[in-house]
Amino acid sequence: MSLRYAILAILTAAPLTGYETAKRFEGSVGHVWHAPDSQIYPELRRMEAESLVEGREERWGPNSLKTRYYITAEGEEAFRTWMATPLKYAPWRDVAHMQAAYFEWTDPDSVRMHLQQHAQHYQDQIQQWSSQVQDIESHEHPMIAARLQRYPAEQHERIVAYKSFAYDGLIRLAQAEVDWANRGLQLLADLESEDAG
Amino acid sequence: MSLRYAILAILTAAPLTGYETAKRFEGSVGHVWHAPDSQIYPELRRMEAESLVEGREERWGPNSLKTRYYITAEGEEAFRTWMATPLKYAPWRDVAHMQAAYFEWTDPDSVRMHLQQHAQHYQDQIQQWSSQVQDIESHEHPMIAARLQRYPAEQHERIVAYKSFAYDGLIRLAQAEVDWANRGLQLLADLESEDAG
DNA sequence: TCACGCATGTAAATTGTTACATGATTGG
DNA sequence: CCAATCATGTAACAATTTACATGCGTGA
Repeated sequence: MSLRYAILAILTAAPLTGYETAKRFEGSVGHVWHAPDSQIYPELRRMEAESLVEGREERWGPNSLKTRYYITAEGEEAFRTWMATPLKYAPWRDVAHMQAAYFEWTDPDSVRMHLQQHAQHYQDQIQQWSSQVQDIESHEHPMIAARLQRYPAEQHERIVAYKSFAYDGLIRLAQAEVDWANRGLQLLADLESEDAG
Repeated sequence: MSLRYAILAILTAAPLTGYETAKRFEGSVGHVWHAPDSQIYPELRRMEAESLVEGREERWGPNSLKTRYYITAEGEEAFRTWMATPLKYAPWRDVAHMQAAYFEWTDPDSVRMHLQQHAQHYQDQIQQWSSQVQDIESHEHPMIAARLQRYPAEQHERIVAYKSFAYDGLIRLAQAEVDWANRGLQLLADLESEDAG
C-alpha cells in the first residue's frame, strides 16, 4: 500500500503524468522508494477509480493525448490520515546480514568479495543521498522548488528541514553499513593471519 | 528465493520438522529473516521435489507421523553456490524515512509519536539482537551448540565470529535508527520553540 | 529521417501476507 | 480431561518483479 502514498506524496508537490511519475521513482523519490512503471500506471488508474487523484487529458503534439494526474481533496485527506497513522514495522529481512552469519560456508576470497561489494554499494548510496541533501538544502531540487512555491515562506524552513532530516538518516544508515563491511574485512584479515601463524 | 537459502542455512546445523523450522523463523533466525509457517511447509515440499532436502517420516505418538527434513548433498552444494554468488541489492524501500520526508503534512504531536515509536521499535530490536549475540558467544544458543558439534574445534572460533559479526552489524544499524529518531525529536523541539519565540 | 525521449500499457510469474482450518500428543 | 504445544496444511489476496509490447513527438 505504500506505493499509493508515495505517489500521493509527490503529487502534493505538482500534478504529473504517469511517465513523469515513473521518472520520479527512478530519480529523486526513487532513492527512498522504488517502483517500476509497470506498477505505476495501473496504480494511478486504481487511484483515480477511488477518486484520490483526477486524471485530466492534455494535448500532446498534434494527434496525441496524455493524462496528467492531480491529487484531489480526498487524496490529500487520505494522505494526511496515513501520515498520522502509526507505521506497522514489518518483520526484519536482510539477506546481506543473513548471508554474513554463514560466511564459514564459503572461502575467504568470496567473503572479501561480498564485503567489498557491500561497502561499495552503500558508498554509492551515500553519494546519491548526499547530493539529494545538497539539492534540497539549496532549494535546487526541482520537486522542492515546486513544492515551496505552494507554501508561505515561513513554512519553507520546516519543509526543507524534514526532508534533509530524512535523507540524513539514510546516509548514516548507509555509513553504518560501510563501517560494518570494513570491520568484516578486518575480521577476515585477523582470521587469515591466525590460520597462517 | 532467499527463503529457500534461509531454510538450507538452518538445516545445515540440524535436521528439522516443518514445525521446528517455522519456530526457528519466529525465534533465532527470525531475527534476521522472517517467514510465516504458511510459506515454510510448501517451500519444504518444493525443496524436497528438487532434492535439496529429504523428508524422512518419523513416528509421533502411537498413531501419527511427522516429517523431518535433512539437507542433501545437492542442497549443501546449492547453498554453497549461493554463498559464493554476489548479492543483487534490491532498490531501496523505506517507509519510515519516506514518511519522515513529508512530516510537514502532519502535526507535531503526530511527528513525535512516529519518532518515539521508531526509537522504541529499534531499541527492542537491539535488545533481541544483543541477547542473540550473548547466546552465540557463550555457545548457549541451541542452534549454535548443534552446529559446533558438527565441526572440529579449530573451526569454532570462525563460525562464532561470523555470527557475532552479522548480529553486531544489525545492532549498529538499529542504533543508527534510534539516534536518528532522537535527532528528529530534537529537531521537532527546535522548530516548536521557534514557532513559540 | 533517425535516434532519443515521452507516453502507456499487458502478461506472467514470483513472493509474501492474512486468514482460515484441523487434529494429534503431551504434561499437568 | 483439558490446555498448551506439536503438526500440517489450504485459500484468497496483495504486492512486486520481469519481460514484453507499441507508437508518437521532437530536435538534430
